[in-house]
Amino acid sequence: METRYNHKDIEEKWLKNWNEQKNFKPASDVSKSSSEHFSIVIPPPNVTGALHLGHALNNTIQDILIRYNRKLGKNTLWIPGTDHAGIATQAVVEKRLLKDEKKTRHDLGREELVKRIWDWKNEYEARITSQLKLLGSSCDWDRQRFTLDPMCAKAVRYAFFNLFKKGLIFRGKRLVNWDTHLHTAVADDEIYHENVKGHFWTFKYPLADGSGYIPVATTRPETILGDTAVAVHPEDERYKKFIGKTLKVPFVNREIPVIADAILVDREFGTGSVKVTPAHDPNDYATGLRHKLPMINILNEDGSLNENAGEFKGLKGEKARAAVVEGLEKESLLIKVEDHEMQVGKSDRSKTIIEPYLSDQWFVKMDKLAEKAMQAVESGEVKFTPARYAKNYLNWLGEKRDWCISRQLWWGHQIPIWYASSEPTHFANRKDIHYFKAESGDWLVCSLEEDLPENEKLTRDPDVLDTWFSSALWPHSTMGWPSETEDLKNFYPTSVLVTARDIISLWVARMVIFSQENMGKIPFNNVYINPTILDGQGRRMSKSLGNGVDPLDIIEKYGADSLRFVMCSICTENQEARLPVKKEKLEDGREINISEKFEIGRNFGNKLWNAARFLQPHISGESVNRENLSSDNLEDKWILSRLNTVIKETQNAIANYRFSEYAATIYHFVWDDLCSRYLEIKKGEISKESSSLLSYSLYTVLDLLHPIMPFITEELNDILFPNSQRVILREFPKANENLINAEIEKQFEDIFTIVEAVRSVRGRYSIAPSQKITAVAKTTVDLKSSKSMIEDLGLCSFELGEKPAFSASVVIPGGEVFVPLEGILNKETEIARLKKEIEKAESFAASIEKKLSNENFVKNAPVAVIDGEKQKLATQRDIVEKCKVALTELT
RNA sequence: GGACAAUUAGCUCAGUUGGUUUAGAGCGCUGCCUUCACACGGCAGAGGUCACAAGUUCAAAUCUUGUAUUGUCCACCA
Repeated sequence: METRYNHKDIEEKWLKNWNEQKNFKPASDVSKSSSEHFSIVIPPPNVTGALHLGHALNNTIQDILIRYNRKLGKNTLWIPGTDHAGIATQAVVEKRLLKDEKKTRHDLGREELVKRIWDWKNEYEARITSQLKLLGSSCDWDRQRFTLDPMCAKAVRYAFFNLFKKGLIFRGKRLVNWDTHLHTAVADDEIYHENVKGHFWTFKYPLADGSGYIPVATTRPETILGDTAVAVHPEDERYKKFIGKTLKVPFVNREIPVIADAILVDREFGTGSVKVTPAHDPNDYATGLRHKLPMINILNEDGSLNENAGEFKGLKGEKARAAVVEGLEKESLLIKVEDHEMQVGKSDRSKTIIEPYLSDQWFVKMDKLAEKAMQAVESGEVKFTPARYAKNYLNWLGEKRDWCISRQLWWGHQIPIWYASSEPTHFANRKDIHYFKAESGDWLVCSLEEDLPENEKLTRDPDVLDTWFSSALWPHSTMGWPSETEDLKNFYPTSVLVTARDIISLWVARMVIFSQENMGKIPFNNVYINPTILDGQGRRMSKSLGNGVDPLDIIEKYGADSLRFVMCSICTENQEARLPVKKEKLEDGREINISEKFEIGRNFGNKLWNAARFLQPHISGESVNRENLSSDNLEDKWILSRLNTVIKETQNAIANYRFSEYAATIYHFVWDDLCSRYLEIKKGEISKESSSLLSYSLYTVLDLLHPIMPFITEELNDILFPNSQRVILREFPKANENLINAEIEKQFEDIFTIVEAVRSVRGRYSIAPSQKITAVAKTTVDLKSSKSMIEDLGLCSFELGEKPAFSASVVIPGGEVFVPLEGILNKETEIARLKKEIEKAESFAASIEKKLSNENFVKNAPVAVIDGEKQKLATQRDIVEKCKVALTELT
């Protein structure tokens, strides 16, 4: 074995091996197994780009759960896949098209553009898959899905058809967030808000009879052209008299009423009067509905003003605004202009300003569906970890907003709806076709499977569905729904969903809804929300900030196991994980981002590697003895107690999704207990018995650690225990409670304090390890067979006895340790140290005395606590006493 | 504006139901050691009034309230 663990070849070797042995496939595929199932569907990464560190974290956690449950003997399935990510993917491809070829999608046409996006998808899906594999993800790659593949497409058609038939999908004119650049509606959550410095224009709204005006203020003067009312507060003395009167809209000369509306109008704000543009503002839209106002659309799809804008037709954005302001000025209607800071919504995808826009869209009616999905969480059927995220889910669903599912895009599932101008009676007897007459007079025809032929009577809706529509079906569409498949029988519902908190509403909630609707069951019992990874300054990692860390760089530099170990370690309740990012120049000239955090994982792997390397010659060829583990040696009983405690703690941690605790428990056991203590004790003379316990401990550690660090554990197992079953499949250790013994652990710790006392003297005087020293202890602790252990670890010759002359002393519980240092002992050093020790112990003792002299404490506190305090006090007094004696001897 | 969180050593973070912790780990720092598994290592050590204020309690890093700062999600003002 090499002195350092070299991950590169080893990772490749085991990926190949596991794959060849079909270890990632569920047991039921390989043999007839009827054991309990454990299944996960991957949150499908978007094919927009390669995976980042957040994905690495998300998938590490999933793989840990999968590998752990596989080792528990469950019939385990992890379904991988990717998401077409509608707008996002089309946007990146269109952007590249414009950059490379100076073409827009209209130059290419729908068919050609979609073909280009498929090419992009194929490239990135391959990259994503390769990244997941290199991470060690034990997915069943034969079941890989894509949200646009035929299996998922069928599920989408069935889901849509069913909802349509039930009347839960409807088409309507709604105010949507319109992306004027991409010419599509976007969801509320695809918008971000930016503070911009704008203006607040106050102008005169003239009465139709010419008898005066109402002053109205606005940040968007161009929308005057679409006004259909002006609202005032019903109890506003200034404007009460105008209610019911008629105003004339400047430029277009339309007559509109003055209405009273206490919801829209805040008397204190601005002029206390509000112009109402129902077609271009959400609040105004609501007002329009309340007052049955006409809704006049003044925009074209590209955001330019349309024919309803009269003389301003064709103008767009800032130009339109400037022209309208100029017009107001010309007609002497402008009163004043103020600076005004406001927020504008921008599209995530195109980064352009979103216009509220009235258009025909498809919606899912949410009220009843949301209600049921809320119940699933309220009843505890679906459990969130950490629990507080349930609130997030419930709040959002509680709004029960109808979900706009149509997108004016080309990349996605085209809506299976055809418009007919007259009743399509020839479909009347078809079970797979459902139609009805819409408010608009059109007949809406939905076809379950077949794409209907288009002609002059029948045209297909060109829109596609919101990406989240197909994502919402993911847990059952990937298993073959609506067909009654074996997978659905064997693996549905899934066991846990591991995802990020920012898509709880977008995705998690909708999966629950659609699963309840389609399957009549919840999609998963548990939702684990994994932390968000931030850089050292607490910012999200992103391309534009240049602070993103590529998981492949980390895998190359530190190894997949190191990456995984650190990912596991940062999964705490905190839910935010900062990784200080550092630039590094590689030999080939590439500059990459890394984080020194990953050294922890690499160093840990190396530590384990070397422990195994040391042990290897002693145990080669022997099989592990897992029976007859009893021993009379204190240290042997101790390591068995520790090992079994760790098994218990590990299982506990995983069961409660406490991943950082899981990693820390094993790290501490391997490094401190196994290597620094047990191995150091045993290394002097490795007998048959001790090597068997050592190898047993290591063997068990490989199992415990395998879910986090699969590669190195499998490799070490192959080296040390070539005749055993591979770690990936063999049974996870079970704790033997009989071997857990707190008394033994305490005894061992007591003896170890003697070792540490000797070492601290050595440290205090900087005595090189090569220089032999003697240690003498006066103690009540039973030392029995531990003399040689103290001598080995303390690098001293050790005996019991009274204090020799010229010795440094250390007080330990129940005694004192002396190290004679004639010629080396420095009085000042000793005196200073003793004084410090006394001071510390005295102040501690004082605080305990204070506590114990408090009547209420003695009266109310449990006996055990009081006894504990008394014990502590006695210890501190003992320290003071002994140190004082030592001090007098020195002075 | 609403909701949810965070604030503990120079840095990144643990600390599960208040009492075995006048607070732990890793990195960094100081001293000693290339000792026959590991310098990606060993041993010893320095370093914190647990953001601030009030309260509850015999007892608070831990519970309550308030303040400050930071972050996330949701909703948004003509």
